[in-house]
Amino acid sequence: MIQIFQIIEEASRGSKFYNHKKQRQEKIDERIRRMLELKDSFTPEQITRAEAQMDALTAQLEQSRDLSRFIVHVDMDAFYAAVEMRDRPELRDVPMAVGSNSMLSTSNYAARKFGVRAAMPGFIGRKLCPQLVIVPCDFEKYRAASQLVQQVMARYDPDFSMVSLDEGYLDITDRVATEMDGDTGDQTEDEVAQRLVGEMRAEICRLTRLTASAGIAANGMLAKICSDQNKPDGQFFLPRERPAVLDFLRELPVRKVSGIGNVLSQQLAALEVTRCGELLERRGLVRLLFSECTQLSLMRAGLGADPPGVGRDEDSHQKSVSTETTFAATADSAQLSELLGELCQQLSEDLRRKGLRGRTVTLKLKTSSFVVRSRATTLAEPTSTAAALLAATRPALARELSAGEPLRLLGVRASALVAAEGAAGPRQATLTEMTGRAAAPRHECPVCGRTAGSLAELSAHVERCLDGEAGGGGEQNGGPVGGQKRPPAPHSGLPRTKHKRIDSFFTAVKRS
DNA sequence: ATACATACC
DNA sequence: CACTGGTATGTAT
Repeated sequence: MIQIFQIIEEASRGSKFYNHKKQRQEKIDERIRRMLELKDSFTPEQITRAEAQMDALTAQLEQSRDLSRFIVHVDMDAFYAAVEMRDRPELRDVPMAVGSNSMLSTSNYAARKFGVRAAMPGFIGRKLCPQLVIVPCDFEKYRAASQLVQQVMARYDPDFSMVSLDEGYLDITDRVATEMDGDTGDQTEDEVAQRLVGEMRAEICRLTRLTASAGIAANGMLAKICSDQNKPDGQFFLPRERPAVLDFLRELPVRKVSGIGNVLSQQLAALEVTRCGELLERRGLVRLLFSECTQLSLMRAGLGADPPGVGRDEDSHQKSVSTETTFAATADSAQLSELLGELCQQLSEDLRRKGLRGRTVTLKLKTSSFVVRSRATTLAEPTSTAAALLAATRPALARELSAGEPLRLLGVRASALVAAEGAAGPRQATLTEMTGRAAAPRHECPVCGRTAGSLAELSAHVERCLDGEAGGGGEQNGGPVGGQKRPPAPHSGLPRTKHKRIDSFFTAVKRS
């Protein structure tokens, strides 16, 4: 076990990735040191008072604790790897992972014995396990398998919600009640719920030849933790009673709670909080050291008191759309600029396909030393055109490039989204709607609102507009904008080499 | 509002 | 040699 850590350490030591990770960790350590200093300055009275204040919060959470629902979290076991093993018997008994040399999405259980994990680069996986077989992602297959899983889930709760291809939540309370109305012998509600989930998993297995694990509890937060308890091919039921919930959580590592990640769990560990029960014991410190938002989620984690919804929020809408790509680091501005054009084109297509426009456009970049930066621009009007996206990001790229450091990633994001004209989805009444007048098909500058005669003219104008060159010039408000045309971006010659393009997700595994 | 950080899969 | 991509949200300014 200690070997695994050593091999990983050796494989990455001295690399830019490793150095960056180390620097980030030093920042975290520093933040923790400051936190502990602050902690040492608290008087016992301060802490007692903070505890009392926290008791008010926990009382409120207890008040609203809802134990009336049966929430189920279904999680497919080593999903992508399982699909590949199902379809290729020769992979069944060998350590294998799905992904690429630069990144693994998931590994099978044979590979996990060697320490090969999701989110690990393939080349390190091979160091840990030289026999490791790495299979490229085949999302069509995973989507098809996921569809079958969803067919089954829909029969138990038509309002189920998926988190990703391999994981989703159901509320089977109504289904259990219906079942209880029939002849269930002397089965209790709890037993019926567990039987139904067992049947659901069996159906999933019959239909897909893939195994699923499941958790059954009063809310999603708990159900998710439970689905991990008897993995793979198992399920775990947590009785919907306050004492059972508190007992279950008391010794549970905080890291198991969704939302408590690497950094927060380090901070908590520094306060000698590693189990959920300790979150309650040290509630005074939680109160004094964390933001209100974090206090709330930590008390929820300690009590297991989370709202029971399964995320089927009617008025929740997508907040952002983005696309990004990693490549062999370069500082060549012509190449990067062309790549940016392609990304804007891609994002434009994605936005149109989803019937959305964004008012805020953000350029994301990562330097060769893994430092991530972002530069945002908010436009006067939301857009989905590649030209406007490019105009909003290109100047920022130019500015960042002047620093001289090569880049290894570029990305473009649209946020502050609004539904495009005539599309369903999140809406924001437009001026033309409010005045009841139909919009003429015009080429309007998203920055200043002026009209261009053609798309090409618009593209050129918008860029200058954003650069601030068009403002004081001869253009008149409302009039057509002129300007030189920018040649369309041909395919960029940037090597996308070592990092092909894996639309990866992490599957199944989380912490070891 | 912007930038950066954290978290999830 | 080599460490992803997409979305949401929290924290800080």
